[in-house]
Amino acid sequence: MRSVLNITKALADENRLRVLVALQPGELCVCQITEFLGLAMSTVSKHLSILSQAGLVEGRKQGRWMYYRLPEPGGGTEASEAITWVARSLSGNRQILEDGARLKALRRVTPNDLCRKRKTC
Amino acid sequence: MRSVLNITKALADENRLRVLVALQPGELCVCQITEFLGLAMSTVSKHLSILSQAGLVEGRKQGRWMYYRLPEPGGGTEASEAITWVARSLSGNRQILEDGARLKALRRVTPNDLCRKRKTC
DNA sequence: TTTATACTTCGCCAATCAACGAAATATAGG
DNA sequence: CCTATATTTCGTTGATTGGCGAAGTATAAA
Repeated sequence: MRSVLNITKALADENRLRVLVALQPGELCVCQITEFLGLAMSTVSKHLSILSQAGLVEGRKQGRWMYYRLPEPGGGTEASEAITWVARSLSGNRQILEDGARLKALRRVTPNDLCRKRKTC
Repeated sequence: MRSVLNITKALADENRLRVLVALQPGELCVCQITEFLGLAMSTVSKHLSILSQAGLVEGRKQGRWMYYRLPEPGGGTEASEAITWVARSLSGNRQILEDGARLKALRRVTPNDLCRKRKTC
């Protein structure tokens, strides 16, 4: 029950839903996610921690940067099935479509360049 | 986004998850659910309202009693798919198994008898 | 080795939410 | 019609949660 409740609670926030959908095309680093959501980095870190505890994202460190990605799809776990449900349920949503457009631009900038230009990091 | 968030927020409470699984075998009336959860009836009513707003349950009035049930399965809606996920994810859970045993006894008592014996109603 | 950097954790605050009892409501039963 | 009843709504309270800036941490870079 604990793990299912961790998942459902993790999904009960709009920003965290947006992150999950944003990670569909591939991993992002914390500074990109921070830029994407427009929140304080400490807040983003907390959100990612909640998602990670629920098994909805996985993190890896590369150099100075921390990347997060979705778990292996088709894993048959509750978490991966929940993510599939989220992605399908929000596929036509307007906010998510706008997010997608902005993300394309964001993915073209390296974390290094992003951090140089911004006080994000 | 609003409707998906309504669903995920509705699922982010243990008692509401238990109600959804309890309704799998068939509808229950408010007083049965109240007895089942062991909460105040006003609290149960509020929980059911949240579930109803999210499209996760449907209500019907019969005489003095208000019954709630799950929406038609296989409807392909986000709500019905979410319920499927919940039921599958919690199918082996201990609390839910214990719930199931208690529910069998509870379903054998009519709402009328339940209300007579108890201050539930 | 020291300094810089990306990220995490902590502490605080305001908003939201689950629980309860009381009041209100709709309607069944006498 | 009046009374009883099952349920819903309201108001209050304590707990939880999302947001922020500051402090702490791990480690890359100089």
